[in-house]
Amino acid sequence: MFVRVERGSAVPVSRQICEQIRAQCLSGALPPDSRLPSVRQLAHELAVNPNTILRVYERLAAENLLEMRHGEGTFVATVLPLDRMESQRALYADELNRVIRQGRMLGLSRGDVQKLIDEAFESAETQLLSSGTRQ
Amino acid sequence: MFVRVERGSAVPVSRQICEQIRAQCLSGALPPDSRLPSVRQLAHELAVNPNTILRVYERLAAENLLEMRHGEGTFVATVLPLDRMESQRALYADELNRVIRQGRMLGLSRGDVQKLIDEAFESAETQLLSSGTRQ
Amino acid sequence: MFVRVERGSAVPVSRQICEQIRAQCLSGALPPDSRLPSVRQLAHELAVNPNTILRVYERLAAENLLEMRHGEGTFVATVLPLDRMESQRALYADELNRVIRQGRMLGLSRGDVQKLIDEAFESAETQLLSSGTRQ
Amino acid sequence: MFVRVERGSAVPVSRQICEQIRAQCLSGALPPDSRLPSVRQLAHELAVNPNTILRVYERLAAENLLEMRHGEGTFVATVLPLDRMESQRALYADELNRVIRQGRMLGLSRGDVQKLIDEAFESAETQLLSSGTRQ
DNA sequence: GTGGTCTAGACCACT
DNA sequence: GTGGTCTAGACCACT
Repeated sequence: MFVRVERGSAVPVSRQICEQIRAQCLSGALPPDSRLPSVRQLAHELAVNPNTILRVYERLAAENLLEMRHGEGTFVATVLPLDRMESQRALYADELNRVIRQGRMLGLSRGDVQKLIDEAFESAETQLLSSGTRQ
Repeated sequence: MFVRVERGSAVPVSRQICEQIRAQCLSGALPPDSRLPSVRQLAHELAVNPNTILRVYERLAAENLLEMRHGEGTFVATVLPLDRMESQRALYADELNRVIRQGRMLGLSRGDVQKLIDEAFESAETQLLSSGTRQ
Repeated sequence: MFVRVERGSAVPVSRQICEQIRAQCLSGALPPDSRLPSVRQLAHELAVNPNTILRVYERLAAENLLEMRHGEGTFVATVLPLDRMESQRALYADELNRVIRQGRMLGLSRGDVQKLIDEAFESAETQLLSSGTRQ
Repeated sequence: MFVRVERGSAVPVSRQICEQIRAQCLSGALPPDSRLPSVRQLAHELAVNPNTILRVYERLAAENLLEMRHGEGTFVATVLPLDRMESQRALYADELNRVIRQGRMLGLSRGDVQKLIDEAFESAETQLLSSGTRQ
């Protein structure tokens, strides 16, 4: 599993983690019934409090994306609500709009922003590939 | 001035507003010494609580980007900390990275994401232009 | 609202509180859109940690029984999942079975248990009535 | 010995088992010095982890209700703390109160609840009888 | 080892 | 005032 927290971000870390895991469940990057890192392990990896991870897992379990099995671990649900994908992507478009506008407001030209985007694509490929290998 | 709040976003409303005004001060979109809408007026426009706007103005005043003149209104500072621009853009690159990664995690191809970005650019042009007119 | 926690019970306090509020939402004892005590107030009343109440409210919000409005308070949802009532009552029958068996295992005759039940009915009437008045 | 675990219950499995064995020791349903099933056997019967049973036996041994004789098995203590019965019954009354209240909160009339109780009594008789035969 | 409950307390965000 | 995030840490329950 690949999760990365941006410390300075306005988005609370728990929401960052939540959204990343949710995206990976819905997109199939995390296959159904696969096991997630334990609460403590992920907390340690990301250097956050175990309670924070626990609440993320609980929230996603309440959404029927994860299943917490006492004493066993936490797993991607076997039956995923497929229609959730839609709304996720709609929200994502909003997010993109906000960020693009933000760039223009910072006085960056369309070309400047696009250049940063291209760099972001490259670094994303690298990270996601390496995590895919790691998993 | 152009400010837009995304209601569903993980980024708190006050930070959305704060970042947008900050960006416009630093980029010069809002020229030094220009007057901002009153707390009440902006609160009304954006349908948020006046206290929220007040805190935003106070925060930006503490950053020396705004000046609150009692009985007169709130103005863009005449002397702007120019080096702030740098760090803002660096943070912006992080934000872009996060969002691009998020897209890939949602299972969108690079092409899919780029298409959404192009749409976002178009809608940003429109909005910013019209607000330019309004201002 | 009437909530009572049994300290010695094997059932964790958060679950006791959760179940009582859930029952009152589903049964209509708490009418839709009515306001619940604030997290802190209920925590204080029941002498538990605010975090405990917060998690109860969050859990019930995830079940679409409650609605938490930031800065405003917590309210009974206006659209309640009516079919939930069924499963609640089924679970309740299981609970009764368990408790009745427990009584017999303690060596109490059917008459003994029934006597305790009658007393429990009386005390329940009194409590629920008085809470009704209080509300 | 008759033990039954209710899987969905808010009461933890280990406490369910513990309370049932305790009740039967105190009530005499399990006579002093009688032998309990082995840890593994009971674990298998109830489909729980052997460690769970072990902890239950250890806890009850610490209460002087059971005696674990290494290499021999686990037995009901020969000298039972008779006064324990009292407190057990007092706790039982609390439990009944909680459950009765819960029923009323679910919107069930006293008659409804009493009907469920009568059914529970009947099913308890059947189960306890058959287990008596089995023992 | 795994998750689950609970406390105490700091600090943030929204009305 | 309201809810929301996060930490640190204790102790319990299940495999």
